[in-house]
Amino acid sequence: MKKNCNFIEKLREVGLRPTKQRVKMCEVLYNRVKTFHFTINDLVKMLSEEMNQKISLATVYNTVHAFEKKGYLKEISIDSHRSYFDTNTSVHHHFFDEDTNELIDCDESDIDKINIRKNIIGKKINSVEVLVRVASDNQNQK
Amino acid sequence: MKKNCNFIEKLREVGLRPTKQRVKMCEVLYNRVKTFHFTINDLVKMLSEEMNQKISLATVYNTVHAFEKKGYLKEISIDSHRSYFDTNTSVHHHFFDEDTNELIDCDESDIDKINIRKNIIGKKINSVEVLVRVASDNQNQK
DNA sequence: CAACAGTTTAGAATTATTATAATGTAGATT
DNA sequence: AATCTACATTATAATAATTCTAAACTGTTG
Repeated sequence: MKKNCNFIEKLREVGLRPTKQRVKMCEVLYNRVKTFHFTINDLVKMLSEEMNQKISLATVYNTVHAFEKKGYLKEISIDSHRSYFDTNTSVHHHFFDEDTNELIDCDESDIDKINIRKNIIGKKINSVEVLVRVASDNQNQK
Repeated sequence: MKKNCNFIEKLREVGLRPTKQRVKMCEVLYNRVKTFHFTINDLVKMLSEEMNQKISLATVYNTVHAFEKKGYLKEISIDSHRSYFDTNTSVHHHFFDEDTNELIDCDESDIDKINIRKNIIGKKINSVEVLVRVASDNQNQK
């Protein structure tokens, strides 16, 4: 359970100071078996539950953005009201359950390789990501 | 140029009253050869330039959302800061140019059919959309 | 362990969006 | 065409989300 040394090193590696807030956030986000998705709101709740002292909202924003910039987190935007962060930072696809607002990772095998025929001159492709929106079968449409 | 009658009818068809603001918005959005993408901000600017009288911000929001709900517009969310509306409401794919913040529609032929292998029990697929992020070839990465 | 640079913090400021309540207007009714 | 009614528009206020600020604090370096 004391993998904090790893986090301290990891943070150093990307040039972020291992302050106690950042280490705590690493624990909350990465000390788990599976990667997962969260909103800023979710994270604030999780942190304030797990910590004895309170953490400032500004710090959560700053730290999440620092993590994102350094490639520790990836933003997945569903619509203007729903923006998630993903601890799985690889390029990968998602299902979005419109009933439960749940974002679900796809494995490599879930979606065949996407073949892009179009080529925009002078531009290179940075990423190709698919969002599959699903909803309950009975209560038709959204 | 006087296709307004069409707009009035179209609005009536989906149960929206053809008020002058709505008709004006239809003109600005749909009186063009190609479909296009815009933010609320873009639209407010376009409208205030094209109209003699000013239009309330609240009206723009209400009307855009009314159009979206009725299937006249489609929202495309790039990240938490960039949300576009698309006058092309069919399910289709996009390129996003990270240099210019420009959203570009894909034709059917640009991307091969996506094959989804995963099946979520009790859920049906509502849409499958691909976002291809591109950026300048020389100035590497973002 | 002193000094510095980067970090956290609370609260203020900013921005984007939505709600409110008064006024206006489209479309139906006469 | 005058009137009526329900829905729209408007300016403004309210709310929500995010960022800024400046002071206090804390890792890190030497």
